[in-house]
Amino acid sequence: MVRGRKDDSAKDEKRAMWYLRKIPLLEGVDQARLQELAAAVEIREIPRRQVIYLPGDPGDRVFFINGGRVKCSKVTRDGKELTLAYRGAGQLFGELCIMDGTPRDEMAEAMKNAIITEVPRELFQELLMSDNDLCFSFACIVGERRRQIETKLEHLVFRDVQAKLAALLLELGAEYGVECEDGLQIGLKITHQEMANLIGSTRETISLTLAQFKKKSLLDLNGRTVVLKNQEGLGAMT
Amino acid sequence: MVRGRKDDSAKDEKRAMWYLRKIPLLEGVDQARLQELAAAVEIREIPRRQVIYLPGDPGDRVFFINGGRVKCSKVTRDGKELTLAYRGAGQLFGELCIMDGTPRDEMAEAMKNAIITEVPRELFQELLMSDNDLCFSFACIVGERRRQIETKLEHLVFRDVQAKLAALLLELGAEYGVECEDGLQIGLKITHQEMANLIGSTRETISLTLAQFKKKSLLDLNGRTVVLKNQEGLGAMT
DNA sequence: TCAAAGATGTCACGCGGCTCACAGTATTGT
DNA sequence: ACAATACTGTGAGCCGCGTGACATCTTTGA
Repeated sequence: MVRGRKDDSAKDEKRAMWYLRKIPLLEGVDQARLQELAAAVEIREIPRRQVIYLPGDPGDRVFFINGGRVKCSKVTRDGKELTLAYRGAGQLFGELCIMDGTPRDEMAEAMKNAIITEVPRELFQELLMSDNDLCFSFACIVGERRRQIETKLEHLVFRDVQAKLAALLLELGAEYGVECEDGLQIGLKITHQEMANLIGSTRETISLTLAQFKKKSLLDLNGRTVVLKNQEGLGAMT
Repeated sequence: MVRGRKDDSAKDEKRAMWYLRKIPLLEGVDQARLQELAAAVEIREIPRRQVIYLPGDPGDRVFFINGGRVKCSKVTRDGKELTLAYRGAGQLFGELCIMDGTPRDEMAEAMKNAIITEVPRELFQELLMSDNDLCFSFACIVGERRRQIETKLEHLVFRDVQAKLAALLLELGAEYGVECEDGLQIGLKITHQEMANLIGSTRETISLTLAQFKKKSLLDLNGRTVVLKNQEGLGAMT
């Protein structure tokens, strides 16, 4: 038994090391420190749709994504959802607990099967305090995300649904788009409901607005995938 | 002439030192480094209502507030405004330029006569890179503000005007409130338009909603100041 | 393979709150 | 002290979009 556990943890540590090395943020970190980290982290595989944490859960760790995609969103009691961001491989999430370890105030959920590395908050904090470059990079990530949220806030308040959806489609195109003969195809399985959550609207309105866009030849709806045909036109609505 | 300028800059440096020492964030910073900073900063007095920077302005410095109050907000071409936050004495603003020095995407404006210390971006960045504790504190401030923005975003999307205004009043009460016989008086000169900008609504709707609150005895409007009479009641609307 | 669950299309209805408009009141600067 | 400027109160009208309600159509998993 003891042998077994030792072997496992040694193996896990090696695997953890492998994963941590692939996180851009941790690139410059000292090998010895990374080793320490690897010994303390937990690796988890999260199936699609599974919740990773909910509002109120303890903010006692930060997460790195080794594979898959994670959605961070605000949720209300009655099931309404506002998506803050998607996070992909190499990125981190749940990082705001670093400041004080207060409970989560958002939800994190796997969008597809995901592999994540959980780092205890205190350990990550120590790491930040011991590596000035890392700490600065961390601050930059937090700041960059804040800027994105501020932009989102502006859009939500000032723009109508058409403008918000057009902007979203262009964003998704830039992030997940693949060129094809008719234009830029959004290579991301995304439902109307998800789009609605991203721009603070409703499923029905998204259906309608997408149909309007199609009528104006701004895009095509081949079954369940969106192809942007006229990005200038969409940009003009923004 | 030269004597004059020398004297001035020596005096300014001393004044800058005096001001910088009063900034909580800089408390733990090494004296020598602070001295360096003091030599390079610029102190400015900004009259009420004057704009400090606009979207598109270079993001080449960060600002510390030594006195007065500064409003940071998103603005549109046609004059609509969404206030992100008020910043007071001892706080910093314009700090997101640290990451990359890209142009501002918000407006900063003095709400009352203000004294601010301007620190060149590069210098502040060097300071952060040379002081790990400071860098961590800085990250925490950026993160804390991000959390506030995320909460604001949630409110803007999910809540109606009544709920948002009630929440705002409680917030203002907590921040600027002074106890008086009838309840908690908001000790901050604020117009209906400003409230509207804070919660993404309009002046007219604020007038109306405040009147409704008054009718329900949730608050009193003594001329131009708001007194919260029933904070539980207001909290219940949130 | 087939039922159950999930996603989309569409439409009628209603309402919260924004717009516009104007009158009255308070502040401010000189 | 008194214009000039800024702020508040109120109401009518309108409209974007959320709500609710179904009828397909697609995907999924046992």
